[in-house]
Amino acid sequence: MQAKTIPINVAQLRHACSSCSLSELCLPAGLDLQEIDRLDALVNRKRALKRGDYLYRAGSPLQSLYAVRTGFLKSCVLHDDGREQVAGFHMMGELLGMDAIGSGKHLSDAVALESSEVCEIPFGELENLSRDIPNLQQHFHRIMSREIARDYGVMLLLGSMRAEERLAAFLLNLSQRFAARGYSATQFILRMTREEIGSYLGLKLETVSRAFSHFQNEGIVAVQNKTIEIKEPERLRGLLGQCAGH
Amino acid sequence: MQAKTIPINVAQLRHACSSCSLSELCLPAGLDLQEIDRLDALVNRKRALKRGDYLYRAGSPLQSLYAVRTGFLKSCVLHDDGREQVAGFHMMGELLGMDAIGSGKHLSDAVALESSEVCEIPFGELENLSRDIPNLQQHFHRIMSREIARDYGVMLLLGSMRAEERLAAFLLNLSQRFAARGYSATQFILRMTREEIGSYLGLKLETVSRAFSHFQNEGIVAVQNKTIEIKEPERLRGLLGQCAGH
DNA sequence: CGCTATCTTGAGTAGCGTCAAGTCATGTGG
DNA sequence: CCACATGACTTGACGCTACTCAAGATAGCG
Repeated sequence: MQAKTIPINVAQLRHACSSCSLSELCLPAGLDLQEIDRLDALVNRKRALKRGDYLYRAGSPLQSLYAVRTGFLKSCVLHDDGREQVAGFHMMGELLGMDAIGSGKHLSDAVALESSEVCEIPFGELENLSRDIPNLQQHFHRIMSREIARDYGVMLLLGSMRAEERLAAFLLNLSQRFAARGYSATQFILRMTREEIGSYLGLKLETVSRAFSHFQNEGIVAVQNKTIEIKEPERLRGLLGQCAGH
Repeated sequence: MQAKTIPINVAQLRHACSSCSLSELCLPAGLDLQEIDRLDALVNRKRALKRGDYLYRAGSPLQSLYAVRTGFLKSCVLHDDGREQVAGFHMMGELLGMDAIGSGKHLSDAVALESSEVCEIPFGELENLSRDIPNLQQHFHRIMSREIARDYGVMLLLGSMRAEERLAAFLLNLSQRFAARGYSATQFILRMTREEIGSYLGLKLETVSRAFSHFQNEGIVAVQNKTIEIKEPERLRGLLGQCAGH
């Protein structure tokens, strides 16, 4: 952290991957110092986003992938008719934009849910570099594959879970991801609205709200607006895989 | 079904990618002849599967990716509690197993829905070769990305469509994939049961059956068991994005 | 301090799931 | 070739979950 009160400057936002606390979770995982330096050279700028800013929009051409440094984003898929669905929420260390590689155009919108900072990684150069650095290549493949695996989990959720089960799975997933980043697994702030949660879970916002209230009444979770405290993780976990008649 | 009664012989099943009619859709797309030969050398055997055979199971270690040569397969994700959900149906030219790269273990079962033939591509060697052949690397990335994009589409379907809309989207998707392979876009045979369709679409088999009957009564589709004829593709397309209150 | 977006809660309803009965297709053994 | 068994599909009646519509509470923001 730079001391002093120098006005915010893009150059200031420049941090090397090598000094980034997320390198374990992010693209550089498993690289040696020299390799990280070469990756660093690619990451040509860090973009700062305010709440509501678009990182990219559906239809725009793929230039770069983005790694979340700080903050929280959502990606939304759009129907022809205007309906939209949240396809994922993204927190620090996660990579965005991989859905665009196949067609060369983004298929989703990516929107900041709070002030966020992302590292921009030009995709073509990443491909080139990954040919030189097998560890990078392998890790990139693992990241893409994990996105596929995550999607399979969401399909399972949307296809076979009850409303409260979906919300329980959602909270446990967030909890786990916060814990992996060194934050509390039991207390956190939701950066998205009930409607966005509902969209992600295939539910209406009223249903999400009712499920929260129910968890609260049961003493499983303390909900105060966007602040969540998981009181009884075990009972929350117990909700998974029990409803939904077989 | 093999003619005569010659015992099945792996060598017999060997076909070069270069002579394969699927090379446009499959991994070799965009490679020159010399590059295809090098890819060919990787594909160490073609596996023949009967209906019901597992290509791989959830939990088994990733050895290879598989390209469907002929036939039809499904992949299923399994819940802890035994519930299972069909995550996708796979036809010729499509690549299976990419969900396993992240963890090194398959997260889904892959099962043949009819007699099928797949090409086995050892994943480690594919990674090595793709470092040497930029076209192969890029195409592999595109294939993985398209799987992510497909999954986003399924999420949209499961999260925001009504029952009949889901089935319409499903039929149109199949139609398009058959057409891309030179088959009829309007007449085809479903290789999966109503229950498997329902599992994929997040519906019960009765609901699928009722939706088929409704389409039939409307004259949109002629259904006879597993044989489907799309009579009025336009009306089927018209079903998308109109129900489901906003 | 008031405006607006967000959230909660209630009442009524529709759509899909559940249960159940019956039909049809496929395959097997006598 | 037929009788039978089995699995797959269709259809109906009923119930429950989550959606819809609506009113009111709360929080965030200028």
